[in-house]
Amino acid sequence: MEPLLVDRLLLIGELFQKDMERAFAGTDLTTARVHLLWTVHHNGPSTQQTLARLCGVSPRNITGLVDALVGSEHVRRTPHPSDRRAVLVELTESARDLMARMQREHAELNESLLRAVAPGDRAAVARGLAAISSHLETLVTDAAAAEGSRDGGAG
Amino acid sequence: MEPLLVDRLLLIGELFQKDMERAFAGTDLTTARVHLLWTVHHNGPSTQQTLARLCGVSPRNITGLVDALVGSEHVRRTPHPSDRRAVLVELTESARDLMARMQREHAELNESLLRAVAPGDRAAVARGLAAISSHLETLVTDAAAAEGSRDGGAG
DNA sequence: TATTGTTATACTCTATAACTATA
DNA sequence: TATAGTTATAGAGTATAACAATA
Repeated sequence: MEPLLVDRLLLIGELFQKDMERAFAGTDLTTARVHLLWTVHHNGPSTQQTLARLCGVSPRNITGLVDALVGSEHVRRTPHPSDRRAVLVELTESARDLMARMQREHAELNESLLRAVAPGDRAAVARGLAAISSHLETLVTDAAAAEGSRDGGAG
Repeated sequence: MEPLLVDRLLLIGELFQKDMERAFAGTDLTTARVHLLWTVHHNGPSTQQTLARLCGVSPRNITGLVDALVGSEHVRRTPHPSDRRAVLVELTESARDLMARMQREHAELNESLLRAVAPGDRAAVARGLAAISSHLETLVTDAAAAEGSRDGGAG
């Protein structure tokens, strides 16, 4: 029997995760730390509060991740120019190189996956995944809102 | 600009993950524990060694997960009929109900995602995802093998 | 009074290594 | 000698709450 669509997608997610872990095994980097680096790479020097929002984790957690990345010389904390409470987290030169390389490999992976799909199916796959992710986003948002209203009051 | 295919897939993976966490927030269950329950649900009563292999984690880790699931009355440890060193981990009645419900919801989610895709695109999406997951599996396996040979010797 | 980041504390997932009981 | 599971130990990710410095 054909696997369900949803099982294919779950498997693909696991494979991405596994590949990421393998790629950084034996280094100071972990999935969470790379996620933070990637976020700084795409948003430029940011305060830890901003990074907490962008990464979807607590500010306290960002402190720990940044501590580790300072230790491994992937980021620096620099003073915020106008707010003495805050710091800006920025990539070091070597981390900038690393992120540039990662972005290149990311694009290559995309090409490689695209080539694996039959040419005649590519447009449909792109449309289908767009529809699926947008539908999923709605489902997750609605479920969260339903829980919120149950917690908050007028259920 | 259109997001890359690979970014769509990563987003979908994150949404699944987030939905899972939300669904079990406020209960004793976590992603790792549900994964174990799901594995027992699909493989029947199993030894911890078997579960370690199926879940891809260390036997020690299974001990901890099973401890927690015994505490929350989702599983029982029962003696292995022929090997006194081993135990069989089996679901309690309530966990069986829970897994049956999860399986139903899983199928419903699949239907719902399928309905989100234009009817004319569905076959192409199914083919495309099959191709992508199989291609990814090859990539991950090859990368792991390359690392293995680097570690092991005749690179 | 609100915000930024940190210290304090705690829980979960994960791993390896040493050990016990059994095979 | 090998295998199943546990104890011991450790590190990483995560969270909340209390606190300092600053806004």
